Amino acid sequence: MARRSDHSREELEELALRTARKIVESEGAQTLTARRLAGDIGYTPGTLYHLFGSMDGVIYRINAETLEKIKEEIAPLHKRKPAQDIPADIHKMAAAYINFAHTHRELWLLLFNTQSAEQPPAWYVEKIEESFSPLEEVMKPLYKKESELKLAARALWSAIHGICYLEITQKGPMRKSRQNATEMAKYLITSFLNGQDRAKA
Amino acid sequence: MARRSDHSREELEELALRTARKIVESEGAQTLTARRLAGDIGYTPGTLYHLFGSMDGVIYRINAETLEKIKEEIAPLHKRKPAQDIPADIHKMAAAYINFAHTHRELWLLLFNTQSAEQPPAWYVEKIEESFSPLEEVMKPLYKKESELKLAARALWSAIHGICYLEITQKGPMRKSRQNATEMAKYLITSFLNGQDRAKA
DNA sequence: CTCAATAATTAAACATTGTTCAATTATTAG
DNA sequence: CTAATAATTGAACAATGTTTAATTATTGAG
Repeated sequence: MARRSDHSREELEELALRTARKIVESEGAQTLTARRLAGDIGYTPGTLYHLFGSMDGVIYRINAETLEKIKEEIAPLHKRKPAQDIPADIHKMAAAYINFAHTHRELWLLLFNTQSAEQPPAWYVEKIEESFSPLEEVMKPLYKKESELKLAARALWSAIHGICYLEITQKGPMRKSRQNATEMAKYLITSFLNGQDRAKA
Repeated sequence: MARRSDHSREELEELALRTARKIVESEGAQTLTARRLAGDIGYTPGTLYHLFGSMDGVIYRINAETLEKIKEEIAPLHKRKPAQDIPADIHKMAAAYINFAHTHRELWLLLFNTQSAEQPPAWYVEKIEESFSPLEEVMKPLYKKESELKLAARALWSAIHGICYLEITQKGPMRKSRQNATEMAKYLITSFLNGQDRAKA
């Protein structure tokens, strides 16, 4: 029997999540099972249920970390100085997002390509909202009305995400290299921003 | 024992697929299991494996039908006469797509929100490609180069899909009514097309 | 018509899965 | 030291997709 004094509850949770992330990264989401994860940390499935309530609970925690990582990669691409090249920043963010999806393919798939029986907990929905904020921040100077900013930022980000998703899952009509998603995003963003300017002029 | 002479192989496949579709539509993808489907058509799981090879095989067949339906709803929205209002047609198509996703929610989720162990068969990949063709058709007059047409059409369609996907799965930052996805798509398309015109001028 | 060959269908079994829970073991408090 | 408490386990459940040998139905040849 694993001794409780080996780790505090927090340490044990961290150990479990770290190990779970490793399993997903190296062997894909399918291999993340209760018995496998429990075995890898030297405990039994019951302990995971004690800590996380369910396997979906584990997955939501991993996904929250992934959302955090994505945000961390994207947020710093916007230098706060005024008079910046906003389109350039947006292009950078989109490229970074697509790049993240490719370099952390399995984690990204766990985030967007799995279905859970449980409703997402409130703190998780919050995390999702936050992950969209960097783009909104960058685009802020382009809009007078808060409502239009929100609409524009979310539409654009969803669009970039859609391009990325269909490429990675192969559920869309693009079977070639990663060049395509980045290229498509670039094209979309350029046209979109052009159109925005024009509507304002 | 179900008697083979009750249906020809084709009839039996059709019966199975029709029943499977009904199960998904009314109770969601989770309830489409081998035993359930077999029971509903008066056979046993083994027969399904005889017909479709695997449960993924069944799902690919249903999804192919769904892709067909989507195409049928979208394709006729483009009247072939010249001097048409192309942007209007694109808006109609996007709205129809999002509407389909809502009115056939479960089938649409089966198509885009499930993960299969098997690689999609060639005929299925073909179906995916085809489903994108109507938009490409409409946008054709806007581009001289075939390559740019393909890039633009796929980027735009993926974008619309992304907006739709994040709304329906609630994996993006939109928790309100269906109005949002349609509204976002409208906004995106308008800006995108504006930007395209401008780049050409 | 008979009966062997063939094809479809079934029943039962397997290996996995997530999950629950009473029993067991370790830790803490008094 | 002992009683209360908390963590951990092991075993069990129900359900899943899938395989396969045995069974049943159909067909075709003599």
